[in-house]
Amino acid sequence: MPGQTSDRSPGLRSPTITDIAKGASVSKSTVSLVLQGSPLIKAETAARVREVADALGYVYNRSAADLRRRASNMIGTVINDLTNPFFAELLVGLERRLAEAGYVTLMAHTGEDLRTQERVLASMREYHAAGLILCPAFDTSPALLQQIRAWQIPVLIVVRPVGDASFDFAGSDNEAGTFAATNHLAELGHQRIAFLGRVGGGPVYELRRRGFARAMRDQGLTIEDEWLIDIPPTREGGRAGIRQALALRSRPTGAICYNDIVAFGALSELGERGLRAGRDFSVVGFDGIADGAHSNPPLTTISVDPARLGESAAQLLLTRLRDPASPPLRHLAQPRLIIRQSSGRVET
Amino acid sequence: MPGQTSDRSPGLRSPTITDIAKGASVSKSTVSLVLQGSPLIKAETAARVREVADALGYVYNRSAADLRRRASNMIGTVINDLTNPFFAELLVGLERRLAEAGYVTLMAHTGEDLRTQERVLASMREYHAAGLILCPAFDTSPALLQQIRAWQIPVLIVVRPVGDASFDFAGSDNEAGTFAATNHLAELGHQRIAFLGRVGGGPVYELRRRGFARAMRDQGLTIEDEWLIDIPPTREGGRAGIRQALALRSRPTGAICYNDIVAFGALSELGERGLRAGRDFSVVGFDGIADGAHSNPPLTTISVDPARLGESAAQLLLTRLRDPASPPLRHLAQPRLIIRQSSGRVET
DNA sequence: AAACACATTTGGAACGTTCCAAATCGGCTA
DNA sequence: TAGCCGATTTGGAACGTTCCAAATGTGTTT
Repeated sequence: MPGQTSDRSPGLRSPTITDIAKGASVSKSTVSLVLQGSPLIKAETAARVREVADALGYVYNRSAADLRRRASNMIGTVINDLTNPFFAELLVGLERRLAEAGYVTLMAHTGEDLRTQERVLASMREYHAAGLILCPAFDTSPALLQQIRAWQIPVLIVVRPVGDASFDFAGSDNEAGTFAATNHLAELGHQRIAFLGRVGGGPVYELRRRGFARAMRDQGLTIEDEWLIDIPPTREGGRAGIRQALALRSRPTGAICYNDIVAFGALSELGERGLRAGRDFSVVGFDGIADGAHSNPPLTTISVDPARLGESAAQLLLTRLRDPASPPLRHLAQPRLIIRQSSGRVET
Repeated sequence: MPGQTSDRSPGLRSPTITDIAKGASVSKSTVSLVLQGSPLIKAETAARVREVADALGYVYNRSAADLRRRASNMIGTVINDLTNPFFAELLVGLERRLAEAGYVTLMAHTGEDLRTQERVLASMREYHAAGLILCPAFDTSPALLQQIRAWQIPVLIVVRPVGDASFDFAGSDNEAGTFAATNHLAELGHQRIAFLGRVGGGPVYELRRRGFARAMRDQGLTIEDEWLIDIPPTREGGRAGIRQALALRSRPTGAICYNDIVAFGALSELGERGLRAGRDFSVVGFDGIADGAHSNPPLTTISVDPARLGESAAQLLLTRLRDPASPPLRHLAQPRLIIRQSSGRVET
């Protein structure tokens, strides 16, 4: 077989810097410096070393390096729910930025399970992760974060605030988001607007509900209790929410949804009842996931641009790694109203 | 602060097995064995060692262990497109099964970029990944796989076959899938059926198209060339596909879509034109992603149950790790037709 | 009492890096 | 010539595990 550089026979020990050192007649210290791109080594020597390394088919051994350096280039990333495209897109952004910066992503999925979350965090600690990015599972206790803090490993909380403000955090301005969404519907003439989400569903729910309430008040509209519809934040929840909304005595003409997947459920249920969102009933989502541009009908939503939020979040952690002692960092993405066809002027 | 087991002052070296050994007055070999759960050590001794370990706040150091063992518990997982929920759900299944088996997932996203793919694979090699799971980027060359094989790291190809049959592979029976989908439409009375996908879009496209063609033939139906509609396998592609389909002289009454997101695009476009999928035009997807149950209308699709496929795939790699020399493993998930509202009897 | 089997424990040499302190090498200056 | 300086290079002790070979302890059998 021609053209093969280095097919060493299978059982053989793979080459180490010591082998390179021998081959290039330098010390292993020199080789190490070359591999780290140190300017101390003469260019000529460096070139020779690199040549030998290539010829031997050398592979850098990070376990060894990490052991000695007492550090790694791995970032542990814990995601609560990858089946929600919002988090999938967020993860894409996170990973992209981390990779650019030379870090590698140790990913774990909790499926909102607290036990699993504890387990994977502990595991990432064993692997000596340089930092952690945590999209906390629902109901994560602040105590867990205190514990992680004791680990002395930088952690960034994403999306769902947990614990006090002493942790680095990246998320979006939830209240401003639903505030804008509600104003949008009000401006289209809607006066009876429902809010679909899990009542008591944590701080994110609370903020989004508050933005809704504030906008209603500002618009001089009242909120009937029954418009705060209590459903799980899922597609099924969205369907149930619409069913409930349409059955109300004081029937709303539109709904702000806790997030996009709830909104998708809502669109589905409306369709099933022969109603067209945007004409017969208005629906606004929250998140700005890609599917929203091509749902039926395309979804009016509050976009936080999840991939970009992921990148910003990763950047925040990178900054923290560079300066472990600086005061808590915080990034609140300003969400943007994207008007599509699922919202429309109310029929008069 | 009461209740804190071990808040050693920040600068201090974290404890090692040697420290535990001292504390429990045994040798570090003993400690090592205890931590590995070896049955060689007397239960009583083991308990004492574990106690001391806890008291010291000991954390297992995997870099050190991996260095010595010349192996790791990390599985490198490379995903081409996480923004497609199919792959996100697949990843969930993969990670779940790997975690159960005590492995940790080193995740990288390529966004279908070949350069990125090469880079992340090389990086995973440096990290001494015990195995690799690859959802290859579009147009991945078999040469890359040969190269990985030379690395002596077990690799499992997922979803898109690349290279010869000598690699472990997990995917689904694409031809059987579209065969069933097409029969379904035919049984509903459809005679003119379009196929929406990227012509020349690799082996998966080829197989799905073939299943479609075979079913049409079996049903005694002919396929007009113009029904093979060439679009990118995206939501936008699905919209474009429907636009093209509806403009044809010999206008189809239904379409088999390359995958679910194409189908979603199709639903969106139909809606925008005031057509109701399932009544005015039938749409069938492929993949069985969760959204399909709550799209508007809910999507008839060929489900491969992506999360389960992920679990099976991970299991395949685990089997391979246990027996590196066994002949190539292969898993073809049998897809299942799920009939929902997006397909219906053709209007006569 | 010696010899043996078995259960338990241990010393210490790896694993492949990094990085400090020190050595070496060429000029150059005094 | 001796001394010095900056640029390069090097020896070797870590880093925290694992695991082999050997040692020790405890009965049991001869």
